[in-house]
Amino acid sequence: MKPDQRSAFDRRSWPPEEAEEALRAYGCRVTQPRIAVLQALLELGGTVDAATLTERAQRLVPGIHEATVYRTVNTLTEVGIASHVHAGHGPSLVRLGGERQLVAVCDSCGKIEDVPTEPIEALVESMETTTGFRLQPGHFALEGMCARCAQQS
Amino acid sequence: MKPDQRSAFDRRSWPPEEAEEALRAYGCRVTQPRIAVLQALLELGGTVDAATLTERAQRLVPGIHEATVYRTVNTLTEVGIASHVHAGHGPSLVRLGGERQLVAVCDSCGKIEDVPTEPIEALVESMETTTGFRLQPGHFALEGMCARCAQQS
DNA sequence: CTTAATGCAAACACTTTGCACTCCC
DNA sequence: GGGAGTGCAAAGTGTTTGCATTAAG
Repeated sequence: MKPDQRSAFDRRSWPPEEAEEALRAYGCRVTQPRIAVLQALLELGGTVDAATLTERAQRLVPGIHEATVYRTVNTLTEVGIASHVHAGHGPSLVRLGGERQLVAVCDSCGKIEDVPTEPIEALVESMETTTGFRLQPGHFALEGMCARCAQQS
Repeated sequence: MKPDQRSAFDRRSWPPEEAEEALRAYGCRVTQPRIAVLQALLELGGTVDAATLTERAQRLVPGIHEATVYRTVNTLTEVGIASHVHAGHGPSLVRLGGERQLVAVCDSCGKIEDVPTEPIEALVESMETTTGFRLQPGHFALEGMCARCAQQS
């Protein structure tokens, strides 16, 4: 699988037809399991872990195997249809669209939230100028306590 | 093991005697393996993964087992002598001192850098006021490309 | 001498991989 | 029909746990 051209990486909406087109343009085959994973991602509509995604995809294509979901997610990521986020301890997360989105995971209850990206821009710039480190903000999850859990403590 | 009182959580320097004192104050025994892990952390002097730490500790106490290192790290964290950081894909990291320190991991070469904490404060406040999410900045690693790798690409 | 802490091995959670079979193009 | 993609099982990481034994206090 070789890169073809950068797909519109920051789209959140990937109508199945366009996603399939993107796969083909990348030289990939459009298979039942891949369609199922795409559809599952659309239905779930957010940032999810592999287990959740597998469960959902299996409703659509019963036989689909966990390993296939992992492989599919990697493929979709390469093609630029999806991206994955490393969340602290737990499993990593997947979502439709690119890496511009920011995710926050609650250490206490595990809740996954999409959060606005603007506030981190200053940090990105600051780190780039002071240390030369080029932060990829969408590639890792922010951790802490969600509003609800923070209130309880 | 019950909390006694909050140890000076943000110290980086933990002379062995003081660390042992802190352990005792917490109701923990001061054992050879624990001394070895503490000493190894001191010698390594930064933010390290369990494998590195184990290897180093084994030089001091040859028989020391990996599982013991994990348990010791957890104990030291509870006591407030050490803290751990979740780094994206790889293993989690440990260091002497508290969670106020920020760590950046290069996705490309794996380099672990301590970075200044001030720039993230604005993000913490911004997230707290806009979404209620209380970020714990020292608890996860920032990811991206280190200066060297960023230059090469 | 009491019981926390260790060593060991086994289990654990998450992810990847080798291989034979399938089914997309 | 040829090869990318799949299912399956097995291995690979990183970390935790149960249990008999050791050693700190």
